[in-house]
Amino acid sequence: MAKTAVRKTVERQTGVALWRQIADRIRLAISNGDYDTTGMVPPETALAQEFGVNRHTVRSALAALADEGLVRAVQGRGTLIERKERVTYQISRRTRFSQGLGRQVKEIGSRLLGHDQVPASGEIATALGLAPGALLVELHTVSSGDGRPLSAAVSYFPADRFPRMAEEYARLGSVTKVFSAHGLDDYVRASTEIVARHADAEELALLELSPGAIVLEAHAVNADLEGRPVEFSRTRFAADRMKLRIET
Amino acid sequence: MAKTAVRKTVERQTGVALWRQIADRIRLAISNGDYDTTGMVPPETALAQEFGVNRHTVRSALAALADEGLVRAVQGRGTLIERKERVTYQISRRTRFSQGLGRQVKEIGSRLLGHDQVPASGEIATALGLAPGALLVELHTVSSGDGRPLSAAVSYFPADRFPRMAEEYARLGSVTKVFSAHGLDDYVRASTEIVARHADAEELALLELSPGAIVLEAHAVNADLEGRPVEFSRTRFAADRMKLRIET
DNA sequence: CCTAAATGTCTATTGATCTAGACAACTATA
DNA sequence: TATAGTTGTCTAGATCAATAGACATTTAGG
Repeated sequence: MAKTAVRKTVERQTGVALWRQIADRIRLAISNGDYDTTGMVPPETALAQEFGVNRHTVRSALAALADEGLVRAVQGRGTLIERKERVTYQISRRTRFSQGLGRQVKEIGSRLLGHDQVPASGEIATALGLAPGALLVELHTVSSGDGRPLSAAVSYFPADRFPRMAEEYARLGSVTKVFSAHGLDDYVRASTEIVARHADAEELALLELSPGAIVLEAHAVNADLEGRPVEFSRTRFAADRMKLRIET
Repeated sequence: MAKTAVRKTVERQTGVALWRQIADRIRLAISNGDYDTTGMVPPETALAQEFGVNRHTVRSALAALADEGLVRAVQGRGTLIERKERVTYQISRRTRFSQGLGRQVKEIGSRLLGHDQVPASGEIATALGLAPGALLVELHTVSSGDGRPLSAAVSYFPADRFPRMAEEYARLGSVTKVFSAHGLDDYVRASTEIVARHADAEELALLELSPGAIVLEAHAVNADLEGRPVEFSRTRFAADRMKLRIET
């Protein structure tokens, strides 16, 4: 395959505008490091030829990426890449949210959006091995790295075992620390299920995504060392900022 | 939240047509089992009100889903749900493609699209612990369950150890069996990395997806029991047909 | 200090998407 | 056998997405 003349295909009349398809492709190319040699996106005219579209269409795509803060156009020079990393989130028996991220981002933020007491139902009761109707503490949180939201989670904990979960989380900012405060010093990841889908309106807002974006939704069960489940969580990751790594 | 009056939001001027956003939402609702009581999608007028759009826009969305074979409209009755399952693909130390799928689909298909001999480069050489330039057998395959494509994979094997990989795979239809024929009776999954992104044109074709669809791309390394890597694979799953389950 | 190369802005036109309304055709049921 | 509820089809207009071309503005480099 020749390097210059590769025509990258975009599809018409699919309900996804060309400029958005192109924005997605460029975002992917950036995170793949395709433009690392120059640190810039190719010129608009080159991209237009590459994708077989008008230059204005490419400009719409680049404008969207600039909106995301991914690139910055400089008249006369070109379009500079501002950010390219994808944060790797490691899933293993010892999965801890903050730990794996530590080296990849300078500053980790956790925000408690709200909490509630709810009765256990269907999937969650099963996962936690509780009778339907057992009381749970429900926590809504958003986590971010260097100011960019990375994940939005809803977590459930048995209320009898962790009665002050919400208050403690608000104070300590970490589930691991709250477990510790309740006398649970160690726990392991029992299982994780992952699906990918389009973000809904709530997720677009929480994760500051542009519409059409993808979320990775992980349902995880953590258990104490005796195998008793202590947490069920439904975490939605901003897919274009994250990579999941599974150690088996 | 009242059950009838919930206004589900769709976003305008985002580069993703309303009908496609709505199709994505309905597809998700179907796979969540939201319509299981009736086995039908709500009437077009109800959906139009729910999403705050014109009925014609909803019809475009349903037409797309009918195209996928997910629903079937019957004049005078309503729009019936034809399929709703998501296949679960299990990732563990002993991940074998066919095994976990066994009970979920009646018939598993594997198709060898092509093969090649290539020198190891960058990421792949590192993953397999080989010197750059070492010869690899490259296999392109598509796997399906009950006739629907589930995944498209590109796999790499050290050519010195598995010289007849391609021919044997064509004959046996399973990597596990080819390993066995080469004297490798057991192997384990060393690591898996997962990203989610929009499918490109090639993937749309291979996996028979509608544009705008999502793929889960998994990079996996399998190793023999001595820890020597024997396979690197890049598998792209059709995200709306699959769920990944990770046992740790 | 030109000039080439790049992004920025404007106008005009075409095709796709969405809305609006009306009515036909079909199904189930009272 | 009406009737209510549903999907199917058609027309017309409004808005968004994409193309096309021209030219301005900025930057880097000879």
